[in-house]
Amino acid sequence: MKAQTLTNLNDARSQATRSRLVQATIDSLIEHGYSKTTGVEICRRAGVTRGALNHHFPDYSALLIDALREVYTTLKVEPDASSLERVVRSGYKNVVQPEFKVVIELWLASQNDPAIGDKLARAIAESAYAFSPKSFRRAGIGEPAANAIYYTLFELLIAIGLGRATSGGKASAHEHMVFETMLDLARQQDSLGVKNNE
Amino acid sequence: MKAQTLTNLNDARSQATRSRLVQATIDSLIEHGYSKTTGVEICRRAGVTRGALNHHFPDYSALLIDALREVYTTLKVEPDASSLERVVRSGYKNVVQPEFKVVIELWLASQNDPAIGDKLARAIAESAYAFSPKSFRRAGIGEPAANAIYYTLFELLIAIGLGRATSGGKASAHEHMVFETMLDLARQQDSLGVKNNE
DNA sequence: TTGATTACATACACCTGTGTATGTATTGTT
DNA sequence: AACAATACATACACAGGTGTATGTAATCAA
Repeated sequence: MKAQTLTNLNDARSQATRSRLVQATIDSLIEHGYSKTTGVEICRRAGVTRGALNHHFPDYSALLIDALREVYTTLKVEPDASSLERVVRSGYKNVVQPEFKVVIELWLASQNDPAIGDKLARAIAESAYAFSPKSFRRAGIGEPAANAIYYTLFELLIAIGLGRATSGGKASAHEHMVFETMLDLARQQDSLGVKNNE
Repeated sequence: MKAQTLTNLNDARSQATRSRLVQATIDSLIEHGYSKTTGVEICRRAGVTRGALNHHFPDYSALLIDALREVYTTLKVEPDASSLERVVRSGYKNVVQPEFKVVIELWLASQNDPAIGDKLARAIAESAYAFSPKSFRRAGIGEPAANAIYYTLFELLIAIGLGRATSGGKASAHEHMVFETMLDLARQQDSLGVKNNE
């Protein structure tokens, strides 16, 4: 049984520090990438000492997992997935955020760094489920032909995100053309889905 | 005036060492990523000392540029770009090579590491010209509508390459579906192009 | 109020990578 | 043959990051 204090000051302070460490990790990954996101750098940004980092995250991979989860929470898919076009528009808004770079950096880091690989890979796999076509039944996704279009659009979103991440967050010269093409494909599939339901 | 020796032994040896350093860099980037691709690691793989590395590449960024150029040479676009479908098939063969991971790692590194950023960015921009739609006039690429499809397919190739790089070089469960969709789109555009030429 | 726990900060030893200076053997020049 | 240049290897000093042990102030339970 846990006694409840009125203020619970320590707990609030602890959560705040923890949160700042996670946010500092995200910011560092966005600005400097994985290789320069060190414990020292994270603590400098968070305004705490390495003792605090070690207290909250004795395992370095746990911090990265928390950072990834936090980013996945920020980049949430539109709950209204009533059409593929909506899904595309919502996904686009997500991948053009600077935070999406964290996802890419950690995808690669998980592959490159065996120390964090396994644990991080599991977190990635879990979160990826949110993007499974099963989440988009309402948009007509489910049967093979629609799945193919869905995954294709999904890959395009990732490519746009990578393009942003490798260009300082700025859109490439042709990003807009690609996005319009994606919308065309989505609307095409949407109208097919409607037809099938008639 | 430069005297020509019969054997030119030193020159051959020098080229061989230089080549091994570049190849070691590529291999390390594929296996361990940018953050763990250190001078020490590269020399260990190449079987030389850091003295040799420093002799050939006093500037670290020069080595990375050479590695990137070497990879771009390996991943050469099909010279026969008579149809978009051919371009897609050729591009696919390239991005599923392990070497494509080097491209991605260096794209990100160029963004993250100011020490090498500018110089590497220029090399990236130069090489990217080979993938410009201007290179594919024969496939009907040039006017706006075709360009949009072209860039979209191009982005999809990159996304597939990223998928491979973040999965240990193995294809994802849906990669094939995406590739088939790409072929469909390419053939569709190809037939339009033929129509326009009739 | 006293002891225990939490939430950090501080400090030290260690390791790895880097810059740079210098040594040296082979090759090329005259 | 003597000198110079190339192509490395060796060695040292230094910087930055990490693991870990210990110190300490605030909070909490009794």
